[in-house]
Amino acid sequence: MKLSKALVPTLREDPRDAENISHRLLLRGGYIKQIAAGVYTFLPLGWRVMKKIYRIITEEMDRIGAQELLMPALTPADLWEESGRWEAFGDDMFRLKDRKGKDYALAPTHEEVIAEIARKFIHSYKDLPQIWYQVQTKFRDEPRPRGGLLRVREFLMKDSYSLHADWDSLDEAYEKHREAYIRIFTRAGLRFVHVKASSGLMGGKQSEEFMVVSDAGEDELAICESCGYAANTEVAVADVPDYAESQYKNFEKVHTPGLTTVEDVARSLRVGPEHIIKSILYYVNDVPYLILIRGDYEVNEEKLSSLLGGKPLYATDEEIIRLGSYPGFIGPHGLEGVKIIADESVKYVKNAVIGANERDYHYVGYNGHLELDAYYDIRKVKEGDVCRECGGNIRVVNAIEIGHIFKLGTRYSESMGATFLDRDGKRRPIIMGSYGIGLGRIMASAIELYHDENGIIWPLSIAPFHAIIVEINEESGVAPRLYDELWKAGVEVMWDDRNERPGVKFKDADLIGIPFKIVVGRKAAEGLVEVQRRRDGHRWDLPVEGFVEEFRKIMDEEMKRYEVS
RNA sequence: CGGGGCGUAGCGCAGUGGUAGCGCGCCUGGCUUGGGACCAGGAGGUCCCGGGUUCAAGUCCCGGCGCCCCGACCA
Repeated sequence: MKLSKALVPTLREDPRDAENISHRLLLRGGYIKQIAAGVYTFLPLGWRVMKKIYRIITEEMDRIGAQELLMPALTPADLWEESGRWEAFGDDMFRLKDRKGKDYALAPTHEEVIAEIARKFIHSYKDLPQIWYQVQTKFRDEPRPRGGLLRVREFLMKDSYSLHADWDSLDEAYEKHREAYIRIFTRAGLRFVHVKASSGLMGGKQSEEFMVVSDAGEDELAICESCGYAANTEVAVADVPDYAESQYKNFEKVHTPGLTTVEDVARSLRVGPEHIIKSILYYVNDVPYLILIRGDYEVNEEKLSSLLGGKPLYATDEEIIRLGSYPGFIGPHGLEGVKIIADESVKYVKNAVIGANERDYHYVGYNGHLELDAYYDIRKVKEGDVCRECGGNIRVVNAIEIGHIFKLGTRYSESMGATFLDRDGKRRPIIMGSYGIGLGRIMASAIELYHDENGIIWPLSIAPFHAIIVEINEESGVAPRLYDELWKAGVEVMWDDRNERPGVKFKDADLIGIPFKIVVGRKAAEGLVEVQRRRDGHRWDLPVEGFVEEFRKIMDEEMKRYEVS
């Protein structure tokens, strides 16, 4: 690629709408062009990176015996109605009608299509197991796209699906995927962790996420500093580190006019949030539950949902009043007609402050919660909690989800009738797993991880080009010669043949983040060119004679950083 | 969906009711060539859209659209 003729629209200034690093550098480097909110064109450099990522993924998926296929984005509503997700996806699904008025969706994921294929072609346990995968465009009408490629509405995803006759076989495919994902992200040069996760809307038994720790991430991870325990805070568990006892030794009612938040009450009564028991009214399956949790913790609705077997709905002010309490002043003492569910954290508070179920009043010195029969883990882990595995300190960090693996089970095969005949001639639902990787997120994560004030620093394995010839000395005629020879030797090289001053060329080369600069400069007349490594600025002076061989050695050595055995 | 911000040249931005501007980029010529040079000349505008007020609207008012950020939400 000769830069003088290439579509590489680098920008000198930061684009206004780009807040985070990857978004800014992708735009400035001429990698992407926004078309609408959460919808992007991959310009030539951007598409080269995506293809590098694609290739790594297909190589590793093929290695575990997965078969690549390609399913449509355009899918009929009937399929989604069969699984119940035509309703369940709600506004997240892009919907459209054909000329006859028939409903279609642009697929946000492909379990239904897979089940449709499976029920047509899988008949016997002899046909199982199967792993099918594709790299294909997904559509999700996200309520809020953000951060450039981090959350978009149209995106390339590798999704794979495994089909099994028994659970052991599913376990095997799940393990294979975990191994493949570790290899993929390692080869892409990412620093990542894999953590226990929640399966959310997908349903299912077990799931793990692959995460890149980054301030730009939207997910939260609880990580133990000592033993490496790591989990999404949606499912993370940890112990409460401290015991709290307030100065109010006697149980009495106090006037707290207008103080409806933990912070206000704490300040006014001169206690810490840990001395307050928050009471939150939820309805689950139309049954009211009063949730008790220590004031310095938050309720984890995912945990609550699995404990109570339904989606918890926050009570309205009217519902609270109907129970004889008052919003902002609800509490466990004297409240009738609700089931009390206490988080473990309330065990660690004595002489607590609680709502008095009466406008503008709280109780202090409450200890009734210590006599409950049971306590549950329904809180969100927070920084400073105690690791259950090893007693170490828990940290909470942001992270970008780049991959997710699920043991789905039979949810889709049952609802859609994807069955097989087992050895005994009995008809049984196919057991499924599903596994995803977001290619654009790998690209963005790499930039979030690897950049400096001058621009991107691509891992060699996913860089759009291996090297760029920075041609400063044109008379020597060295650049065109090296350009040809390098391509013949399998080096993907750009050639900055523009009539620009050296500073411009260096700045652009750094901005777009090419791993090696090959500088044809003042020493070219003496038969020397300089190689600069972007990652650390290391330099080599190499003779033009035999340059290609020497450079290949340097490059091959660099590529070893991204190999897995 | 709630809150906030922004829409003016390719990009970044200024603009006080009265002739539409600056920097960068772009084009031409000169000069320069190891980290975003310099000089001279030039091109480039639906001031997001619609309506209103006014002698006069980029500017004031009303309505809409788009984009970004925070939150809610989210395989």
